Amino acid sequence: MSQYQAVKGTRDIFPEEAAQWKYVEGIVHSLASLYGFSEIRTPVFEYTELFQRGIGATTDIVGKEMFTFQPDPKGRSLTLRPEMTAGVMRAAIQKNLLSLAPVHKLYYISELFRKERPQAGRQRQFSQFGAELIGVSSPAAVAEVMTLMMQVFESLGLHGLKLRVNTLGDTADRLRYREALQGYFAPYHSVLDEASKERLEKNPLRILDSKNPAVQEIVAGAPKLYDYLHEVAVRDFEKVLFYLEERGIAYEIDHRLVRGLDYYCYTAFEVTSSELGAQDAIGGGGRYDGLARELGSSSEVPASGFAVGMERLLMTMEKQGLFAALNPHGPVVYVVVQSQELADNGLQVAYRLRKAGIMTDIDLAARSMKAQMREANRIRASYALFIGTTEVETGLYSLKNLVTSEQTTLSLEGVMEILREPAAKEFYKL
RNA sequence: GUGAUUGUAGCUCAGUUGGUUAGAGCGCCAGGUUGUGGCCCUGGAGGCCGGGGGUUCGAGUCCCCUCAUUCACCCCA
Repeated sequence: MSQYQAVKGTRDIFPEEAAQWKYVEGIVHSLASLYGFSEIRTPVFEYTELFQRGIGATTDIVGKEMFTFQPDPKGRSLTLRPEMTAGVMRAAIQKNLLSLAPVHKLYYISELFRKERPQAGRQRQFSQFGAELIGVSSPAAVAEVMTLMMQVFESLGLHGLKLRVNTLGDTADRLRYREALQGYFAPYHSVLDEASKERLEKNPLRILDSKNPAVQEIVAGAPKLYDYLHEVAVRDFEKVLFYLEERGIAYEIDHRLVRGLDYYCYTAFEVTSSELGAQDAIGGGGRYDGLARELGSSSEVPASGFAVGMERLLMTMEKQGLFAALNPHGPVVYVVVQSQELADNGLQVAYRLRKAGIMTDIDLAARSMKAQMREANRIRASYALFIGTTEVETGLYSLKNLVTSEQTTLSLEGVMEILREPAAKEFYKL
């Protein structure tokens, strides 16, 4: 038991797992650009007000999950970003991106921080990849970000994911619905749990996805948001569904789907994985036309986007055995010295091989020859190159193929020629 | 923030109603093979039994506190 442990809710990613991350990130980068999105990187912390305004002061994220600190007694309060959208929108407004072009398509893979109690699929530092389509607001735009997200899942080989969609209408729709909801729940006030009562006042829509069975029973008879939508919102939603169907993307309409961040309007969606346990949301998003205004933009900046939890994505992939084919490859050749007197000769040879572009490794711990061979085996080197007194004297080296156990003697130039051959490199990708 | 769970070797875990020098498998190191890996055999290193206090002749084992872990609530990706 070491004295220092990783901070609660954080963890280390070691090489084997890092390879999985690199693989997934690679797919994200290539599909995002396939869809015309460019990468954006924003600061890890922002002024606290940004999140209070952007996400909503009554949300749990802002109310009790932020890592907030004061840089100095006079400084403004700062917060480690708990999500990306507010920061990306802030950057877009600050740079006045929309004056350069009417539409901007941005994506990111970033670390986020939320002060929650850790559990399966939930850490205090976690990462998301996501995309934001800024400048247009249309069913086609929402459908585009949804399609990108679903194609990432598909390309990674994920199966059994469930996409649920809903529409939240516009602000006026929600205001009318909100009143109707409060009216409906008023008689049940004494039956509701504390959390639900609080929601009813601050953010009545959230009561819809309460997990409390007693509350759900009452919710079943509640008025439907869908019935309070104006016609434009209904049309909008139907068009989004049309695009999904046209692209063969399976979905489920869930009128009780309410997202936890205040800035969503019209289409909202969420993807869940049955492999994940309690924290089963792997991704989600929607349209957020009102966010820019909330952040002080002088003009309307309609937008939509999504975010996917990287850890949850990786977890699901692991459960579905999607990393089985991912074979981290070792060096092509491992240089083995007969005795430590020849260590420097070995290092020189290794250097020359590396300069020649051949993946090479060598023991640095003055270990026995047997240990060196074991190491070569452990890291899956395909060849071992022996350096002994004979080799140093004659300049001819013994190269052993560790798979076939064949061994040949040749000059260093000859060795390089063999190791540079595609066949030698290909071996690793098996 | 609330509830439950688990802390014993680098890792995964045994450890009986409290009883003397705390074990296994894997991994690591060395030897068997004085210039050759994987398999096998032999040996070795490695433990404040999470930390503190208490009960007892005696605590890894019982009690209290504390720290950490994990899962769930909550919330969300």
